[in-house]
Amino acid sequence: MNKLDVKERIIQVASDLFYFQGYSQTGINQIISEAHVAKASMYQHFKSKEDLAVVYLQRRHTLWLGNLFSYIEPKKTNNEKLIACFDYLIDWLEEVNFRGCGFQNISCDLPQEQHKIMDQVTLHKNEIRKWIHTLLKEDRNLNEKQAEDLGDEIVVLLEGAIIVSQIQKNSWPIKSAQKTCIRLLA
Amino acid sequence: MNKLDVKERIIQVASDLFYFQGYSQTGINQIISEAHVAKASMYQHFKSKEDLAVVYLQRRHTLWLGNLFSYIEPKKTNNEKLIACFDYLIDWLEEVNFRGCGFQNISCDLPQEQHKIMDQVTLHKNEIRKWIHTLLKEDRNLNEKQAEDLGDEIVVLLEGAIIVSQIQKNSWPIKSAQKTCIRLLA
Amino acid sequence: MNKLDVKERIIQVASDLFYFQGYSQTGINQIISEAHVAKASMYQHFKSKEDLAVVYLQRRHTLWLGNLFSYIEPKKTNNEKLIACFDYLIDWLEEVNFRGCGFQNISCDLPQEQHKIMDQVTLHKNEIRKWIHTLLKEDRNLNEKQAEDLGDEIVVLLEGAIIVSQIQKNSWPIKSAQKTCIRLLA
Amino acid sequence: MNKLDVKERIIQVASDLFYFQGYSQTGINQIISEAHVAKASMYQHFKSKEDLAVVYLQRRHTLWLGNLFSYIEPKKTNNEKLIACFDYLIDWLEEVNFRGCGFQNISCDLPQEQHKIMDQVTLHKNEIRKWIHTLLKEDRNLNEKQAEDLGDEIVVLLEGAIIVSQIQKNSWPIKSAQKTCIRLLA
DNA sequence: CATGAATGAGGCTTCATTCAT
DNA sequence: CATGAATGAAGCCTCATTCAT
Repeated sequence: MNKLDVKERIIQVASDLFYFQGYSQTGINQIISEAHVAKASMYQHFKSKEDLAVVYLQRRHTLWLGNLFSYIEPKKTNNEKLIACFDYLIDWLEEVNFRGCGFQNISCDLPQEQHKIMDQVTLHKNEIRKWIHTLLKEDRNLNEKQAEDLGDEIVVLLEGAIIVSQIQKNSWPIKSAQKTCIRLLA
Repeated sequence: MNKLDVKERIIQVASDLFYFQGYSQTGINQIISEAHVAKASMYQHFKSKEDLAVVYLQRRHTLWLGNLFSYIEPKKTNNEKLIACFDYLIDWLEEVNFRGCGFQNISCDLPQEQHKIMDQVTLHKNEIRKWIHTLLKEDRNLNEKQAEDLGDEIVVLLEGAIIVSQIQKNSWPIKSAQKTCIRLLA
Repeated sequence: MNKLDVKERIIQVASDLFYFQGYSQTGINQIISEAHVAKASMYQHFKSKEDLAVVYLQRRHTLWLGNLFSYIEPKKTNNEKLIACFDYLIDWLEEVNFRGCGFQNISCDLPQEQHKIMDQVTLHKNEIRKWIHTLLKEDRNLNEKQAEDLGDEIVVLLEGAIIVSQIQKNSWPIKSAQKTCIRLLA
Repeated sequence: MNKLDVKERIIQVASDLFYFQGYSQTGINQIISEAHVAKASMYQHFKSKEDLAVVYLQRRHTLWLGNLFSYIEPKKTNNEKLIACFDYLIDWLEEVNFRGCGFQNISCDLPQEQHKIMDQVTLHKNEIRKWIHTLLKEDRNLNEKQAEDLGDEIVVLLEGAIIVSQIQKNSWPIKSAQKTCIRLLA
């Protein structure tokens, strides 16, 4: 049996299930059973399933951005970094069989108004947006407003690439978006 | 009480709930109660909840495309039509309080492998994609391959606009996508 | 499509299902669907599922006894006829894959106190019993009481043979019972 | 209210209903209502209705054989023991108003291929058969084959006695079978 | 801190029957 | 005489959560 402590086991099992199987589709029972944990032990650590989802999303946020940053770190210019983001998407989504974005997915068919969860989604998406703005603002040829506008266009491209590739179960949408991105940055 | 016949009442109530409340979040009991219909009456007309969802999506497909086509019909050129699609998105999504695309949403957190539902989603998305390709192929300056590639870029823009506006609960992503689209068509 | 009239089609389909699939396990819907008949057409001819079962049992009674009598008819003496009954059981039960006696089966797990059905079962079993008594009474060496007592012993053997062969899905119990019978008649 | 723990209460209520009312005729709702237990409590202890039936049959097997063995224990010879079995049947079946054998009954009209249940029935019947064989093998005058053959004849008598008495709601079939048995053992 | 029994509400589906056409 | 829509009751099962130990 895994020797990680209880809380950690719960988080890891739940994260996997929430992402690959869906939040609504994953029951508490499956989580505790696969984590080899007693039910009340789970409720000791997490007030509710919703709270567990929040932790899942916080972790995912950190890991996912970390992976992205590592991936694009070798690139010299900010433009190259942005364009490489799409290569990262391909790498990632092929590996997870085009399961799509955990944040998009959990927000799509959410039990009514689960604010805590929605807040994490917004946080994640806004941080990415802000980071893209930042990258562009470092470009000497753009003023602040121009940088933000261009960044928003790229944000839409990224999200569109993810959702379309998920539905099509194919990476062409990502390559398509990348092509657009390149033109925008030209 | 609404005097539509039972089957129609079921479809309309279910469609509303599936779209605004979510597929997983909507139970048979709520549907029959709001439609003022007996449970077995529902199962007379629909073999399962999944089958009801299929009918919902088929209806939605027809209505949604119909609305879109009506909206852009006055536009003279194909380029203008494509650009007007984004105006349509704004109109539509503001009216439904940025609830997003029924097809995207239902595909995001679906009980495992509900093929019949996923098939409807793919059908819908592919039809839109094909239509965009068609519009562009009528342009004398593009060969077939160029038209399809450009079309795919616009597809990603449209879907990205929808999902980002849903998460942001705001129409800026649509305007952003439209700006990108205009540049692509220039 | 079968050109038998509606009522006949219903009876034949229901009989097959009631026997091989079980009374409780067979729903009205399956019957009408396999008989290609409308639901209310069925209720035109039969007041209830229970009534349909009664007709099924009446038919079965006639057919089954008819088959038995044909089978043993060539035998010369009454003793030989009785002993041949067990050969008939083997023939019959092997053909129906040891599904057992339709009357025993329907009476075993019957919706509470369905008198009309139970009456048919009793009728069937009593007729067989009376017939066996009659055969034995024609024997010059037995008085009436002796004949009836011996007959009852054979009745038990017959029923035991059927139920045990059904549970064991094998014909050894019938051969066993026959051996006992032969000894009783010696 | 009964102070037995929940699981025990469920088993006892279910056993009573399964036996006297029939397996198919007994719903989960009736069981939990009469056991004063929540539905999910039942499913905590038993994976399904079928599993509950298996436990019911296992209990019944132990209790029933125990009762039989106690009943015949005073008898000196094995032959006397076997003959006393029929007295036991009378005692038992009169007390339960000729409800018959729980194993026979549940196997008669079973939802298609419920293997786990059928397995318990076979187990029970085979154990009785083996025990009868054993008793007879201790008889110095029979070789192994003869003992088994004779035992099988008695098995059929026992089962026949039960099913006929159930249908006739009378104990004459048991007395009849006993008479036959005595002759076989003579 | 960990356990698993117990819960009420609700999940989807099927039952035998009746009714309007 | 035939149809299929409509029904209320009941079917088996699972949910997220709490509580006594």
